[in-house]
Amino acid sequence: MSQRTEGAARRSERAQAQSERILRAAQKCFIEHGFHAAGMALVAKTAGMNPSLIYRYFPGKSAIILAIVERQLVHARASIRALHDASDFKESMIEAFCLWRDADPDMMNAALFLEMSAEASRDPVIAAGLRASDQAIRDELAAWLSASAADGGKGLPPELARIRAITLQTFMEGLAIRSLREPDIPLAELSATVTDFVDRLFSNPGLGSVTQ
Amino acid sequence: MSQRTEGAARRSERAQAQSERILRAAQKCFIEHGFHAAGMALVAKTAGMNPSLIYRYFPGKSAIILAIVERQLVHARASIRALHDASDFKESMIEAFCLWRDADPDMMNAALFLEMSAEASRDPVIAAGLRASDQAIRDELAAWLSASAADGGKGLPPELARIRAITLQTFMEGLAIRSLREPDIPLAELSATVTDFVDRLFSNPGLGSVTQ
Amino acid sequence: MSQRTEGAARRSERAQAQSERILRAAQKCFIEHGFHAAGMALVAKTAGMNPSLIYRYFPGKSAIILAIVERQLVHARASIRALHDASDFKESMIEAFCLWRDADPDMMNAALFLEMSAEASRDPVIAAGLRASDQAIRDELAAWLSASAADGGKGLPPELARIRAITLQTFMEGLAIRSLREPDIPLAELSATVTDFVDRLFSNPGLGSVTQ
Amino acid sequence: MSQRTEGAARRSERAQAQSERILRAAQKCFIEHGFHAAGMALVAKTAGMNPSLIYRYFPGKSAIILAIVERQLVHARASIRALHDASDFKESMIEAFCLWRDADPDMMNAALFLEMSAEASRDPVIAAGLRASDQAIRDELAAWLSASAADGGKGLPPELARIRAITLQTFMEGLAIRSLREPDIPLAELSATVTDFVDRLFSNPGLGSVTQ
DNA sequence: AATGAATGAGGCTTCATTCAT
DNA sequence: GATGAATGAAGCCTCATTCAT
Repeated sequence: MSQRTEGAARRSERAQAQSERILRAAQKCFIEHGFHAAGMALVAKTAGMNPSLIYRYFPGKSAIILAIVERQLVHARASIRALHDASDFKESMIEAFCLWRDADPDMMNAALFLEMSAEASRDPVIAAGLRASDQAIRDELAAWLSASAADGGKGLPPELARIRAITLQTFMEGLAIRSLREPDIPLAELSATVTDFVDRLFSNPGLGSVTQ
Repeated sequence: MSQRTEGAARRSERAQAQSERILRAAQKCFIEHGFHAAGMALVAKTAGMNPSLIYRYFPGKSAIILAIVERQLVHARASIRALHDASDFKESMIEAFCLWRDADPDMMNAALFLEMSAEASRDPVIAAGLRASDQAIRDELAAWLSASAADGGKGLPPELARIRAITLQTFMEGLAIRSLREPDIPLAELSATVTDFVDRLFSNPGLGSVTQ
Repeated sequence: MSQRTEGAARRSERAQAQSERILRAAQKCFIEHGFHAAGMALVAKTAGMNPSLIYRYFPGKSAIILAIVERQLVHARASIRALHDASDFKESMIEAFCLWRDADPDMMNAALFLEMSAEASRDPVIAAGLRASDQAIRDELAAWLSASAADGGKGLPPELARIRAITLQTFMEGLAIRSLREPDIPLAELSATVTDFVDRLFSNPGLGSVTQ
Repeated sequence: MSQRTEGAARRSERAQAQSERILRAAQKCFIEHGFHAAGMALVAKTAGMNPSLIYRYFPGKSAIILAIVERQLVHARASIRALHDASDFKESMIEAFCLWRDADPDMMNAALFLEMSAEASRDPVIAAGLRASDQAIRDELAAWLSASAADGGKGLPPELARIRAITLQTFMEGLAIRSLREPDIPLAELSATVTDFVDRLFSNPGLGSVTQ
C-alpha cells in the first residue's frame, strides 16, 4: 500500500467515523425534537463539534435526514430478521414493541419511524427509499412464512404467505404508534394482545397452525 | 332579536367562519409540509388573509396545531363509530384505508395522524389529548365487541373484547402507515389482507385462548 | 340656546368626558409600562372602550402622550403651589416625596415625570412645553421667595430668590428620582434629609432664617 | 504562547471588541430613541453589522439594556469619585452638570439615567442593580464627608454625613433632570446656584441640627 | 481538519392605524 | 358614536449556510 493510498484510507476512516458521530447525534436530536425543530447547531453541539464542520461531511441538513432514514431502514430490516430467527415468535414481537418504545437512540425509533413515514408523502426520494425497503422486508417475511417447517418456516402457500406478510407488517407498524401514544400501557395487556393476535393468525382452520 | 343581539350573533358567525377558514388552511399546510415546516405566512396565504389577522382568532401557532389535533381526534372517533355501525365489517375497514389514503383535506389524514403521534412524544398537552381519545375509542370498540350479537355486537367476553379492541386499533393504525408508505398498493391485495385478518380474528375456534 | 347649539354643547361635554376617560387610562398604562411599551390596545381596554374609538378623540398615540405631558405639567404647578401655601414648608416637602412615590394614577407621577423629561431631549414639542412650564414654576417660586414675610413670603432679595428657586426645583426633582430608585427608603431618614436641607438653605448667615 | 492559546486570546479580543461596538451603538440609539423605541435593527445598523450577529454576543435585547445600565452605573460611580477627589468641590459639581448635558455618547448620559430610573419601577433586575449602586455611591460619599479635613474630608459626624450624602445625591440627580429640561440654561446662573447650594450646605453654623 | 465570524432569509408575533358598517 | 375586521409595517429572534483563517 503506497503512502498516498494509506493516507487516503486513513482519511477515509476518519471521515466515516466523523460521519457516524454526526449521524448518531442527529438521530438523537431528531428523536427528541423532530426533523425540523432540531437545528444544525444542536446537532453539532450534541456531536461535540463545530456546526461548520458538519458541512465537510454532509452537503446539508436534508442529506443528514436522508442518511438517518436509510440507517433506520437497515435497522428495520435487522429487526424483522430477528423476528423470524427467534425461537419464540410471540415473545419476539413483544420485544419488538419494547424496542419501539425504549428508544435506544442508536436503533430503530418509533417517533423517527413515524416522521419518516409522514415525510414520505412529501419527499419523493424518501418515498422511494421506504417503498423499496418495505418491499424487501415483505419479501423476506413472505419467504419465511412460505418456507417449510423443516426450514424453520411456517409452510403457508405462497399467496397466503404474501397476504400474511402484509398483515404482520401492518400490525407491527401499528405497534409503533401504540408505543408512542400509550408508552405506559401495561406490558401484560400488550402481551395478551400480541399472543391472541398471533394465535388467531396462525391457528387451526386448516391453514397450518404455527403458534409457538 | 334585538339589533344588538343580532349583531353579536352575526359577529359570532363570522368569527367561527374565519376560524374554520384558518383551520382548513392550516390543515392543508400541515399535511403538505408538517407542523413545524409550515409557517404562519403560508397558512395565512392559503387562507387568503393577512397573517396578523390569524391572531385575532387564535392566540398562536401552537393553538392552531392543538385545534387541528382535536379535530382529527373527533374524526377518528367518527371513523371508528362508522366501523361498527357498518353492515359489512370488512368492507368498512377497507374503506377506512381508502379514507386514510385519499386525504380529503378536511377529514382524517394519515400524515397528520402520524405527525400528531410523533409530536405526542414531545408535547405533553398533545400526549394527554391523544391518550384520552384513544381510551375513549378503545372503550367504544370493546363495548361493541362484547355486546351480544342481537345488539349488533360480537358477543365476546369482556376481557377478550378489550384485548381485541387493542388489536383492531393497532391494525387500523398500521393501515394508516401503509397508506402513506404504499399509497399505490393494489386494492385487491389490501382487500385480501383485511379479509383474512378479520376472518382469522373473528372465526369460531373456541374464541381464541387469552394466554398468559 | 338653540337646539342645535345645545346639541353641540352636549356632544362637546360627552367628547370631553371620553377624552378624560382615555387620558386617565393612558396615564395608568404609561406609568405601568412606559410610553412605548404600553400599546393602544391596552389603553383602550383600560378605558373600557374599543381601540378605534380612541381615534375619534385623538389623532394618534403621540397626541395622547402630549396630552398626558400637559396634564402632568398642570399637576406639577399645583403641587408647587401647595408647597408654599403650606404652613409648614418642610413637612410639605416630605409630603411631596410621598406624592412622588405613591403614584396616584391621576396625579403627578415620578416615572412619568422622568420619562417626559427624557423624551424632551428627543421631541422638540415636548421640550418646549416643559421649558415653558418650568419657567412658570420657577417664576412663581421666586416670587414667593422674594415676597415679604408679611405677604407669606421669605423676603429674599430678588436675585437670590431666583437662584434659590432653581435649587428648590432641582432638589425636588431629585426627590422624584430617589422615590423611584429607593421606594422603600425609611421615611425618618428622608425626613431628616429634607429638614436638614431646608434648615441649611434658609438659616442664619444674614439672609433671613426662614425655617418653620 | 501556543498557537491555540494565541488563537483563543485573539478570539477573545475580537469578541470583546465586538461587544464594545454593539454597546456603543446601543447606547447611542437608546439615548436618541429610548430603550423601547430603539429597535435591534437600528442598533445593528448603527454598529455597522448584521442584526443576527448581535445575538452571537448578547442573548437578547434586554441583556444589552442591562449591560448599558451597568456601564452607566460604573460611570456614575467614577463621576462621584471625581467629585471628592477634586480640589474645588463647587467647580467639580458644575462640571458634573456639563457632563450630564453634553452627552458624550460613551459616558454617563442624563436621558439614559432617567430612563434607567423609570425602568427600575418596572424591571426588578434593573431595580436591584440601581439600588446596589446607589448604596455604594452613598457609602462612598458619606465616608468622604465624615473623614477628617486632614484626610481631604469634611469632618462631619457620621450621622449627619449620611444625611448630607443623600442630599448631595438628590441634588446631583436633580441636576441631571435640569440638564435635560433646560439644556441652555446660562452657565452663570447654574454656577451661582451650585455655589450657593454648596456654601449653604457646608457653612459653619453649628453644623446644622439634625431634627427629629 | 477545524474553527469562529458573518450573513440573509425567514420564523412567529404585535403594533398603530384604517375601514366598513 | 361606536364596533369588530382588517392591514402592512415592524418587532425580536433563529435558522441553515458560507467565509476566512
